[in-house]
Amino acid sequence: MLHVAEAARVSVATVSALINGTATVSPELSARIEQAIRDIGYKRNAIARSLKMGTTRTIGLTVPHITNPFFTDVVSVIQQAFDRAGYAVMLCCTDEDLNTQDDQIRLLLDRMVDGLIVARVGDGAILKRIVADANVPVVLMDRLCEGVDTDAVVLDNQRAVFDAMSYLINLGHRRIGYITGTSDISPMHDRMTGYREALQAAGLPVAEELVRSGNFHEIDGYNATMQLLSLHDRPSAIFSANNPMVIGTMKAIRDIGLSCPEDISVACFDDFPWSDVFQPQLTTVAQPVQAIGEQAANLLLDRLAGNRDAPPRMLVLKGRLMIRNSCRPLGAVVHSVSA
Amino acid sequence: MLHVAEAARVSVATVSALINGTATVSPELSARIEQAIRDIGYKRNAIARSLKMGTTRTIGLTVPHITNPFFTDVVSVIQQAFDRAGYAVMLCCTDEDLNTQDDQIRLLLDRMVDGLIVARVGDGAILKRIVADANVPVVLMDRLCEGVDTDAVVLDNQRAVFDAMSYLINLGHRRIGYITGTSDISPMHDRMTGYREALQAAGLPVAEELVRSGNFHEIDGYNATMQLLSLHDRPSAIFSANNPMVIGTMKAIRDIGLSCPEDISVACFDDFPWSDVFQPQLTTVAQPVQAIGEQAANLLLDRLAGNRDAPPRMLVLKGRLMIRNSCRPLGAVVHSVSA
DNA sequence: TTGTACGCGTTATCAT
DNA sequence: ATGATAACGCGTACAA
Repeated sequence: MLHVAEAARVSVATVSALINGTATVSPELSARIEQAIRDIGYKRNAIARSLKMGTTRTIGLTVPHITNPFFTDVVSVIQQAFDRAGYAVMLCCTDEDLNTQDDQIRLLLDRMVDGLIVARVGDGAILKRIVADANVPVVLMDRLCEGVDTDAVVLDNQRAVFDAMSYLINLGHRRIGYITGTSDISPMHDRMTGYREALQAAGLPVAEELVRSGNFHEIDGYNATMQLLSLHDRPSAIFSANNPMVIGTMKAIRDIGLSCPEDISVACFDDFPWSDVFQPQLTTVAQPVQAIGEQAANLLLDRLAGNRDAPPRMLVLKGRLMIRNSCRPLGAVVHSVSA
Repeated sequence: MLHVAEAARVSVATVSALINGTATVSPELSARIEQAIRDIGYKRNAIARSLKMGTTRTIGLTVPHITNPFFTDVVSVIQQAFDRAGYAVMLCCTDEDLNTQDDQIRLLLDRMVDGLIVARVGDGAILKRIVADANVPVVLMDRLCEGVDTDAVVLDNQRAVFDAMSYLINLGHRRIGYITGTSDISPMHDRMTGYREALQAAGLPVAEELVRSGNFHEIDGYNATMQLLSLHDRPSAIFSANNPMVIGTMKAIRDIGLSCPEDISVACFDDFPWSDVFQPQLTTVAQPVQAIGEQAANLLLDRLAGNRDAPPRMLVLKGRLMIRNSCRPLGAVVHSVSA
């Protein structure tokens, strides 16, 4: 900018005034300055500007896994929203690891991000302290965090699973396997509650042997399903509370020589982009990914726009049961090995 | 830092020296400083550091669509690699739009990213100028850019499609529909060449009516497939050169009342994470996403580590034909409506 | 309308 | 070993 000022024979203040429109500059000088800007190929240095202004127009976004289609979609929506608003977004994947998450949030804070959207991982204690120390607005997404009292957008997980389970129960299923995540994050907790309540509401027992947990990955779903299918009195249906794990469930069913939905019904949380093109078409609980992403972005953009003192807002969205053909009425089940 | 220096009754230079280990400071002062750091809760400001050092330890990454599973996976791998190296990554999605891409790259450059990985979009002219002006290392990924002579990692697209087409031809297919992307980016061009050459090598004609183009989205694949299936002498197989578009292909086949592979064979570029769990299991050309991401990251990290003068390096990786059950020998095709 | 001077938080240079 | 100070590039009072 100094070079520009010199080339245009004006002061840097005038150049700045012109660029930011913060004061009116005479046409002659404007022309000279703009010419100089072109000649030099001047580009404003956003880093210097950030240091001076105390704002980076950058936000941080952390999710457990970007390859989980749910997060892929939400990240995409959030990215677009902030792109429109002139913000850059720094993306971090915590891989469900607590230390990684802490490091990444610190990294983002050091870089003076103006705000944070986080789908947290693990215990919230450190996140809580970090958030309290740093003076940036934080929006929690997908997963709440006890003690962190801030904006959040989540799903009514309990209700969503309750509905899905009720659907299975109405189909006649009485022994329904349930695969959950190991870590006690709020969605897993709430979904499990939905599972229990649906069974109880139907007067069915909650058999602990039917509940398995895994670490969110495909292989964990595979192992959990193998255990369920090895049970003496194996379940007639399986509900997976996590999207990647249901792939493992399907593979286990295939490897053990069964087929879905003929031998076993399957439903899961989170929709697939192409759920209705391939067979079986999985019955899923679809989250409103578009709305979740947009609301999270709006919540943060609102704080960024200056609305700092409003009390924390929590948005609870509803899931939608997408009934397809991966679940069969129990009475009509035909074993493929039958003669 | 000034506060820390005051609280510890030393100069800022000493604080800096201690933090960065750039000079030895006496145990007494070290203790005082560390105590002050804890008391104040001091965190180093990465922005100020960047301004001074001229490096942000941040890279920019732009892809057309993060929801395309290919890019999802590659982004994930790249993100992990830079995370390990202590870099943050700013993610941008261009949505196949040229202006968006230019804006985003400028945004990233303004923010002084240390390097750029870009899966480019559209004409390379502006990208070329931007890259030339800015003095940051750039790695091209997936898509080359004429006139931009820089590091790159791409697939041998021509060969990959040639192999896939040869497979279909060996199966007895003679009329093979081909769905490509509209924009003339290098992969689309090379894949089309592979299509043509495979037909020619087999002594088959290249019927222009069998080649349709779309704008990379599902709906475009749907429309293109509808057109292909409306042909008087409709193709017995369809190859989609893009992953999202093949979903449209499958939906069109379903909507028109046909089924795959019984009535029509389908193959496509890019593998799905769960290709082998659902039916039909699509035969695909799988890209080595892990290697692509890692190599792109390594190329850039190498430049970042100081190796600026080495001549541009281009890595060409090989695709792998994943033969599943979505393609049938032509002679054995049985129409599902037959009695 | 335009210019001067200062500060944002760091790091590096050079005295001491 | 430690401290004073300049500089990174920008925005902005304040003065002219």
